[in-house]
Amino acid sequence: MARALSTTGAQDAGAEHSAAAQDAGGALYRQVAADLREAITTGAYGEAGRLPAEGALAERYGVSRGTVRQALAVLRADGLVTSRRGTRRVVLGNARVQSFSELLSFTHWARSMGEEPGGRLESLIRRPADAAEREQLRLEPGAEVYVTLRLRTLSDVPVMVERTVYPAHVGQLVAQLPPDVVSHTEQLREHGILFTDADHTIDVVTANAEDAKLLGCRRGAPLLRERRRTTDPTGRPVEWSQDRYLPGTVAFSVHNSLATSALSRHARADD
Amino acid sequence: MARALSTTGAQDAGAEHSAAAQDAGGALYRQVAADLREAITTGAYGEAGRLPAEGALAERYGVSRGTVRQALAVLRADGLVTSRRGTRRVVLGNARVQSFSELLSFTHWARSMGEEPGGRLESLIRRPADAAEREQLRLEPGAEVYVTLRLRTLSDVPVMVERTVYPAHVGQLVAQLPPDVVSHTEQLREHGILFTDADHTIDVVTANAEDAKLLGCRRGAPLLRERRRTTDPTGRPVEWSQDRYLPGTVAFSVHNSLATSALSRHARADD
DNA sequence: CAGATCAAGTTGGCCAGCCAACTTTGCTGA
DNA sequence: TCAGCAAAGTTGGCTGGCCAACTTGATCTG
Repeated sequence: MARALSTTGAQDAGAEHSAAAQDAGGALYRQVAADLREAITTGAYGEAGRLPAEGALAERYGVSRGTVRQALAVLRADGLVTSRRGTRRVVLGNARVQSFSELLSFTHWARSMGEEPGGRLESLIRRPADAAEREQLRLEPGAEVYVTLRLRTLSDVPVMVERTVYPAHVGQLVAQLPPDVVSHTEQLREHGILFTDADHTIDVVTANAEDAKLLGCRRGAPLLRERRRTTDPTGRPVEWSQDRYLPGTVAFSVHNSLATSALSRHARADD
Repeated sequence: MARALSTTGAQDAGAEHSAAAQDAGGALYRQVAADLREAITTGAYGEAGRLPAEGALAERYGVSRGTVRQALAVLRADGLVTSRRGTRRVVLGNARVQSFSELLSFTHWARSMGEEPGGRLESLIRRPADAAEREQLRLEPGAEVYVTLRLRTLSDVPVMVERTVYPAHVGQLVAQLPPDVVSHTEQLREHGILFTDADHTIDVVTANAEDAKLLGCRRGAPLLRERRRTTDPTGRPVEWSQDRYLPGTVAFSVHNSLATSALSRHARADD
């Protein structure tokens, strides 16, 4: 992000925070968003400080007001700033949140915390999909799926049991991976399988015999469960996964607002 | 949403679904979004069907392409459709999701499911805020808070224990409410306290003696915990709440994508 | 027949401008 | 002194236009 200006007075706080955000994305609005995010998280505008006006930012970055608004929409969606008519935007929090890849990939998440992720493939089988799996992965009757069971560790400590169902075209690739490969997600990306959208459901379940054995907990012990269905850019489901975490190892965090939201609370009818 | 047109061929699927979406919001793009959402959730475009082109929608609704794009951005954020350059948008799922108010207000959520929400105020005290509370609610040292403890029920069955901390200016209002009022949120809105942004963290905890007594479970039994900090339009915190649900009564659901996301997974350092 | 090429269709991105709605501030006048 | 009002500042919303990047399907070519 190239831009240089006066830097006089509190108004101009975020004037030189282009360090970490040089090539945050090809699109201008992403670069602006990254630069502003950097400024906000480093506290350049203060705890509940006010951002410069859209027009001022447009001039500073040498872009149109529309582009600035696009950038600010990103920050608003992430819960970094408020936004209401008539007054400047206000800094809400200094959250981090890279988020999408962190949520999708255990490996990516672990590394972003500086932990050492591990994974041991317990089993991988191929079999016809049952009704629920066909529903989730949008498969034809008789279609086959690949089912993996993996124990995930942080610094060699068991943390999570992962049961994933892949449709055939993805499962074929997974089956060819070495059993000790840490990140399936990254390997699949290399082979052209992209993850772009995911639906998550979070609740509590009790450990079954298999969970207990792998995680080293009692049978019946509570586990935090995350179920996830992931789709590629074309909208085709590529993964249906159920992760069970030992309590105390993770928490899920989400921001929502009247402006943008995609979170909801369900009754537990389904299973 | 007023618009009437040809209705010939599959292309024109969503041509007459203006029923539930007439006055979805003053803004045009919200009306368009509501109309399209209605069409999608009723299956007018099929399971993985393709939406009409932006230009076609613009003509159909009599608005500019920019407005249509704004509407589609809403649907994309909700995970209803994909969106990539070069090809029509594809229907992802037929999820419901009104979401924000449902997540914020137990009462609103319960009613949207057709259940009868109840609430019993167990205690309400006023005391100086501790360090954590000052941090969360951004209060000055020495500031006072109001703390409520409520047992929440669905059709008279205990479901959740809610512990909420309010800053003084909100707590004063809460303290004046009758102890049997069901929805604090709605009452506060009447008094001009608006909830617009919220940060949620979801994990598992074990029931303490108080939880066990109120919910009728064993001490040490697992509970699904949601912690929530809510702010008003100006960015001022108005509520910090900790809800503990009996397992099997709720699940939290979230959509995220490379395009828009606000969800992340944390290590459990804090408490 | 398979592969490469091309053209049309579609979304992403950016710009410039305009007005409405709302907030804040400062001034005016009782 | 205080209430009311006016003006300036700011974001929300919408339009119209332009080009680039990408996808898809048809066509051409070896």
